Amino acid sequence: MNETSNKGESRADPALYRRIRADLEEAILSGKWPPGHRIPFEHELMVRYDCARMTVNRAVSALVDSGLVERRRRAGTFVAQRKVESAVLNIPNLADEVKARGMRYSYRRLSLDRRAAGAEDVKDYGVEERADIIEIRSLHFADDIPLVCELRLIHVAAVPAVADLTFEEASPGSWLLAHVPWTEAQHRISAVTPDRQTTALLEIPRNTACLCLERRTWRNGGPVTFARQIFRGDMYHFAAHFVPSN
Amino acid sequence: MNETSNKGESRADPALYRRIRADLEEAILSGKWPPGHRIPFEHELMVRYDCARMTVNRAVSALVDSGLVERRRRAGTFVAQRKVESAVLNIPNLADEVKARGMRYSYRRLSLDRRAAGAEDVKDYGVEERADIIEIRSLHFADDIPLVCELRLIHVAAVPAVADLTFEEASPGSWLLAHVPWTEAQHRISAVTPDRQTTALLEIPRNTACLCLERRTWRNGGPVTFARQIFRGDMYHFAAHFVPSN
DNA sequence: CATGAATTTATGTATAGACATAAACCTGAG
DNA sequence: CTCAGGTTTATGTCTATACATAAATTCATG
Repeated sequence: MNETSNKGESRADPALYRRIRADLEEAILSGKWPPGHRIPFEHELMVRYDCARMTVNRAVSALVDSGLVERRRRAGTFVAQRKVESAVLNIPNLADEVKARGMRYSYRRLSLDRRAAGAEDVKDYGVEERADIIEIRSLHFADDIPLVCELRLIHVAAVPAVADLTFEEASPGSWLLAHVPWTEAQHRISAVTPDRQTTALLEIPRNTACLCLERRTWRNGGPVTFARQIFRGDMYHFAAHFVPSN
Repeated sequence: MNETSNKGESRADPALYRRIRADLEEAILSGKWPPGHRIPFEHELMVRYDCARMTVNRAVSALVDSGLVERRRRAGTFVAQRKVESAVLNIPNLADEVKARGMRYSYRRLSLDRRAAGAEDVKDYGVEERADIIEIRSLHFADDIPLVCELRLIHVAAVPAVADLTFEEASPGSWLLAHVPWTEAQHRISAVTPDRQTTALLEIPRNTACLCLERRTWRNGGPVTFARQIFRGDMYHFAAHFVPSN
């Protein structure tokens, strides 16, 4: 009756539940089954694929987890409405990013300060009042062209080891990535016209629009670090790729 | 031996496999089990939760799907290494976004053109040479303040129904979202200084840095639409949230 | 005819058992 | 010591069965 039948075959190469899932996914993403459409009952899929309900259920449950379908008891399973579009954005590890483009990466620390967080830090960067913090300003280069100007705050309490580091060779970002896991992160991307000092550092004309990436990370509820990176406007963009569901 | 035991209880309120999954997730995200750590064997979890292997397997399989752990036969299940930081970015559905902030959303179509794609369209927007396209320019408002200036190209071949629409009431974005599923999308976020015409439409000073979101979508390999949205710089940013895995 | 109770049905969860398979481990021949 | 080949083990998949539960439908009753 249909080409997807598994009847009589010894056993499919890929796991059957994967094939069922893929078939359903295909029908949905191709538009054959639009949002709101009721997909076949588990009972019907059992017959079509000649397998047990648990196998069908596993396939459909995976689609539920990925947000492609919704199920209502006694009513059936329905293709989910498209939600707000979601995309996966890769927040760059600068050194890798630059090298991947065949350029030479380098880094220069401008300053390092250890102090207690003041009211301004709380307001501007969301750190905690009076927290013991280290502030690092630095530049990242691609082929010796300044690409990113970075301000970094690190909570010493969250990462005691930073107290002994000068960050003259390794950037705070790469050191933290290798040494401090985070469990939560928030990113904010905006467009800014950098101040005079920043335009000078990046060697760009004043009034050049630049991307600004602010990142806060937490570990087990406690703040770890704040970073503000200003990307040289004419050399950078962020790219995001599709997410079919959710 | 531990507080998570399910022994002797009539039946847990939330599904047991969800609780197992949540427990494992907690241990991983809290840092208790760092990347590379071997989590308990299914056999051990069966004992701990006093359940069948299928139940444990279902929980762990879900973690595999989400990328939090990796499994190796005969060796066990291991917490996955953190990859390059990935974040989930919500590409806004403008109307919803504006309403969610308690503002009134409105929309105005500026122009609509149907023509064959020229060399310039190919270069600037990546559409196909000589393709039959519709070009729409429009503005989106929040409380009557112009928020976004949009340029939209639609391949008529991919969406024949657009030939009959004027887009005077509904924006191309919302109409497409409701009527045309896409299977692939690419987003590009950059910072721009808009041209004179755009600054006039958005009622902002010249030299204001603005976010520019360019989006291309495909359906089964064929291009569907291109959009370039310029966001009023002082009123908008993109926010992205953490992804523990991937 | 309205309304609440009983019934039906599709999904939700769990189980014990079975066999497959990749990879780690062990062992014996050379 | 090395390497081929056998063994063990943890995961990978599937099944048949069971009972729970939410919600749509039907039905009885005032």
